[in-house]
Amino acid sequence: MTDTPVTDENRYDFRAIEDRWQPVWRETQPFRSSNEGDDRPTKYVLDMFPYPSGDLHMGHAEAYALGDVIARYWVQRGYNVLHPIGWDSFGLPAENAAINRGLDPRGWTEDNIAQQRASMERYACSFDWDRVLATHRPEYYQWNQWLFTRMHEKGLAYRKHSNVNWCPKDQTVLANEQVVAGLCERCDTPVTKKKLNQWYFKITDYADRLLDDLATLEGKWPSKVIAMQKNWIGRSEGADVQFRIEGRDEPIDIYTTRPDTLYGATFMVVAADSDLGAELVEGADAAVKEEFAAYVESVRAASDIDRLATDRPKTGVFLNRYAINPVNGERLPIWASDYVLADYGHGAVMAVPAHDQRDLDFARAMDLPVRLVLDVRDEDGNPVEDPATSGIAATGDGTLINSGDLNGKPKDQAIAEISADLEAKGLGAASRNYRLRDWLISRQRYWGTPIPIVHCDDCGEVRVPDDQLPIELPPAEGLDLKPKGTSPLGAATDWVNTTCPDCGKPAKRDTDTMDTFVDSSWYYMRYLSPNKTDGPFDAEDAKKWAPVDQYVGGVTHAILHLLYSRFFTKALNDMGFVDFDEPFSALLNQGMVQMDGSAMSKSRGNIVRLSEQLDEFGVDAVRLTLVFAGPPEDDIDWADVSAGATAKFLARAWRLARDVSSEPGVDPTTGDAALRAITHKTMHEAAELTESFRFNVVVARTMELVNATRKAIDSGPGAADPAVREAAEAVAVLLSMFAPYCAEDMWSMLGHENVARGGWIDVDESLLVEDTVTCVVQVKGKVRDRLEVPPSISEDDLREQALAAPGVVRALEGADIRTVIVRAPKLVNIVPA
RNA sequence: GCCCCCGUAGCCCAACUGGCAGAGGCAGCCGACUUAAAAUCGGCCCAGUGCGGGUUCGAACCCCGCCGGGGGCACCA
Repeated sequence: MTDTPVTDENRYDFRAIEDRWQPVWRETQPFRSSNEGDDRPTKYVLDMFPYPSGDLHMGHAEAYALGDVIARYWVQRGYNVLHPIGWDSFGLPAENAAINRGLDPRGWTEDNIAQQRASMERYACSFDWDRVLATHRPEYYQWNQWLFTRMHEKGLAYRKHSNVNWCPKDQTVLANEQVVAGLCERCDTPVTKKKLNQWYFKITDYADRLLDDLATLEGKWPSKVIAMQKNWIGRSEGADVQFRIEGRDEPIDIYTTRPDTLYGATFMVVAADSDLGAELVEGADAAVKEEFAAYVESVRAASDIDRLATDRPKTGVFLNRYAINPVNGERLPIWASDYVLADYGHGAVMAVPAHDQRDLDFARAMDLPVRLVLDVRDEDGNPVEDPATSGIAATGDGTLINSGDLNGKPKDQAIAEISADLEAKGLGAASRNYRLRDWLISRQRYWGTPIPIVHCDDCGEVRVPDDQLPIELPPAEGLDLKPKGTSPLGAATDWVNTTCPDCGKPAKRDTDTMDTFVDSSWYYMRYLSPNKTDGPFDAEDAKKWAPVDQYVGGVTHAILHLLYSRFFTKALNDMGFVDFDEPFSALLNQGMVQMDGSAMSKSRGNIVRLSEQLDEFGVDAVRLTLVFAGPPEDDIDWADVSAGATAKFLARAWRLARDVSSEPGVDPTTGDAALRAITHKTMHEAAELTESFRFNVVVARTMELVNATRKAIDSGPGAADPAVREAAEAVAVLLSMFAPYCAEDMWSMLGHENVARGGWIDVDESLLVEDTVTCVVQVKGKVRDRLEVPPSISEDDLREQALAAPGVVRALEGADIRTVIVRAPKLVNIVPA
């Protein structure tokens, strides 16, 4: 105990190292990006900004470790890298904390931000701290309001009365995207419908571009995310067809993807909760009206969960009205049902029970006729059983029957002909529909960006002029923030009552606030000009940095945030504010951090606390463990990896720098050639691997280099060899991407300053060329011999040597040779006759 | 129901995208150093790539069919 006291100089002590470098970095700010007087090429690396909820957790740790590898790599490669951070700080948790604990949401939010920032600094995130933003601050949300008014001018922001998703617990509306399996995304309460006047962004105007431009992201975004966005937009190609309605002047349109089945329509169905349904029932007798009213009531009361049950029996009401089939003049009874959606297509369908499962289910429930108009065959070529008896709709391909002039024609041809025919007669037209709906952005909550609109009795909806922005949130003090279905801002009388910007008469402010996804849809642009006071961002800055070269974040935002950002960017492009129309050129999704096979959660009791891991193993070991665990997009099970083992590796690497005994600046070319070859090969490979996100492999290569260097010191050329210094410096440079504290300490021991800007070790190409390579010689695909050959060997020479190789001769046993496949210099395969 | 991704040593993962299945690590075992332990250093063990076919001189990789796991959409006409 008393002998050989260990000192900081010869033992790797991560706590001492963290304490040593944190204040230095705070001073030197090695990752401040420069806007002027810097001719390095630029890279914009962006991490999804966090919500300021308490402290950082393991998920943050992984995301920021990965973003850091990329940002630090490009700095090492000599780029001027912009790697900013901020806070997505509006939203319900702050407001709920305010309600439940009586805290001011501003104070709660700012405290959390301060805590997270301190943790990020300890975690050695390579952020540019001069560009921090937080969306709840007026300097930021002023520009939300400014952008909203631009959207409003272009007709992209509008208000409409409609059935919206309503969370009874949060007492607020939800966007479609925030309803997950019929439950509120945030609190898992079953979502109901409510008819309200709400603000929307017209994202559907961009549906085609949002879908088609995904092609430009192919290979640069995860294919999974691209697929999810395609699914979500849900474009469908079909036709609108006009049906006359008896007793109604105007015909109505229906949307169908199967105009070929027009002759098979036996009834029509309108959405029960649609305006059309209400109108059609007007002329009916009292009994029908009453039945309809009761039905609509029951539909409204049903939650989305009930509606989503796929095996739910079909229900509906006959409206006692008839439509006329345009192709054959048949009278089709009109029904109202909830299986037809009011807000898709035209809220009405022609029902072809023989060829559509939903229509068939309805027809069987209501005893309506079923008419086959397509001869559909099964695998054996036999006609399928009549859907009326089998209960299974014939949805396959076939040739037309019972369809007048179209009889005998194949499905695709029939679709084309009937579409052209309807179009010629003015009864129809090709049409597209989308699953995507307009984005509902208004919220009846306090903690968000006030909508910059004034409602005036005379002038109507009036935009607040730019010079009156921001419309700041009134103080929360004295307001009842409890959710009650209308915005708490309504109670801030002094705030609400204002004058009309147009006519000067008394008027009222809009009391809704914006969905926080508005805040995050353009924040990546604000980082470029965080202090600009006369616009959201500067055109010159945008030209210099945007769009984002590399975005890093969780797949949880695959649809919502990324779709909205893409929409905003395209709108900004159309308005001439930016010259690109995709915000994120490349995207990396990190996986989740789990524990014992499942996501960490309070209820499972399997939460791994980041702060405890950092205390026990150190920042570097935790970061390195997360990066080394596997490919970035894979989930990590913390139980499968060992931060302790990683810490040991770091100690091993650190000792290399400690042991180097040559002077800084010594000429490496005089050093051990074998070690140099390993060093340069490692640097060469590490660059390629890093750029293709295979960070775990980079770590493995670094481990190999460390092992080789150790061996060189202990049982090779020794600690004074210049190649050993070169190798140790390479290790420090590589580790600066993953384990910045350890790397900086090594760098310092090696007599240098600021490893983050230490630069990549220039790869000497001549060291990558090996003197000889091992050529595998196969006979019929089995390895029979190996040859040491020069890499430049010719095919003929190699063939000759291979055929003479003892193992080959033995295997051939004098047999004739059919072919010899030569892949110089690595492989020869001899195929006997 | 439709669409997408993934199955390689006991475990986490590599394999230049068709060319020797193993780079790195965990765990395990053995040894060196030590009075002993820790730390450190060295060594060893371990799969024929989920299963069945096919293409090919050659398949973990390409194709077809299963099995298992994960994910997205889903009454969208």
